[in-house]
Amino acid sequence: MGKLVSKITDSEVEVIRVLWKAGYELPIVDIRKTLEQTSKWEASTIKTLLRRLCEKGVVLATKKDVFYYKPLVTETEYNEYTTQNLINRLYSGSAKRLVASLLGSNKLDDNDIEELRHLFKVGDSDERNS
Amino acid sequence: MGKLVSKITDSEVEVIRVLWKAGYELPIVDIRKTLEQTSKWEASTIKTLLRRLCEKGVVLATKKDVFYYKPLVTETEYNEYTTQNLINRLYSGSAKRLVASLLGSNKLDDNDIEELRHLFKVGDSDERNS
DNA sequence: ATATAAAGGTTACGGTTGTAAACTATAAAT
DNA sequence: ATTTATAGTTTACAACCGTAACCTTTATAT
Repeated sequence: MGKLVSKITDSEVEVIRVLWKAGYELPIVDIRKTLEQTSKWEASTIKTLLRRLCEKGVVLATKKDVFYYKPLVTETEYNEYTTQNLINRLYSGSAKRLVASLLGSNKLDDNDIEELRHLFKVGDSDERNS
Repeated sequence: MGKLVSKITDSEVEVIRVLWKAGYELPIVDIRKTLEQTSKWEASTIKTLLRRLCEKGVVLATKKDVFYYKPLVTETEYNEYTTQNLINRLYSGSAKRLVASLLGSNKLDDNDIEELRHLFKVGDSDERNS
């Protein structure tokens, strides 16, 4: 994946997101139906975006009577890649700094913090010493 | 700020970053000297990027013998805005989810977690009860 | 005085992105 | 049979981005 993921544009993400949500490959008609509830795109626009996603190697079109489209990158992969990218660009590659910044700007309220504290314990190999 | 911040492109950020680091307004010669150590841009490229930053309203050029360039958006504002943007797009607007995801993908090691735990206590109005 | 360099302004140019029309082939509906 | 709708393919086109040249004016060095 690597570089490729980063090149998915905003419009393209909206399209591949439909595929991610579905969880299985979809024909264009389903993609259209889903998108027409959240966007005002013409059918041709959706077709263009799907084509570009395929060209970028992040979606695969398989012909069976009609084409079925399947993502080759998972939503998690995309999210983690994009997030890491932000961390590198804005926080010198340090996820810790990002979290510290979220605290500093009050993006995490007391409830969030309480819940995260628990999460911090769960994954911590050192938990029995605390 | 708002929308404007989001429109700063990658190349433009490299330029405004010089201004942020300096902490005071700079003439183009200083910007050039700084950038020529980290980029291979021609002087004209830097001029174009500065012009676009001014057009976007995030940098102000003040004439005094020669132009001095000053950022109208702070680095922190830019970082927070960009981060919030990512949180909205990928984590349904929940900073907590972002942090949880960082934990899940092991972007935070034991040391990070230990330090963050302390930070979590400091800002917590509930600290005396723990 | 003259060449050199830099500042400021204008223009350029290929690539990407957002958005879509146009055309062709085919299937479905009347 | 003819209209209608959809899939698939090709082409378009303006805005934006990365990168830069070119031109004019002015200051500096020789």
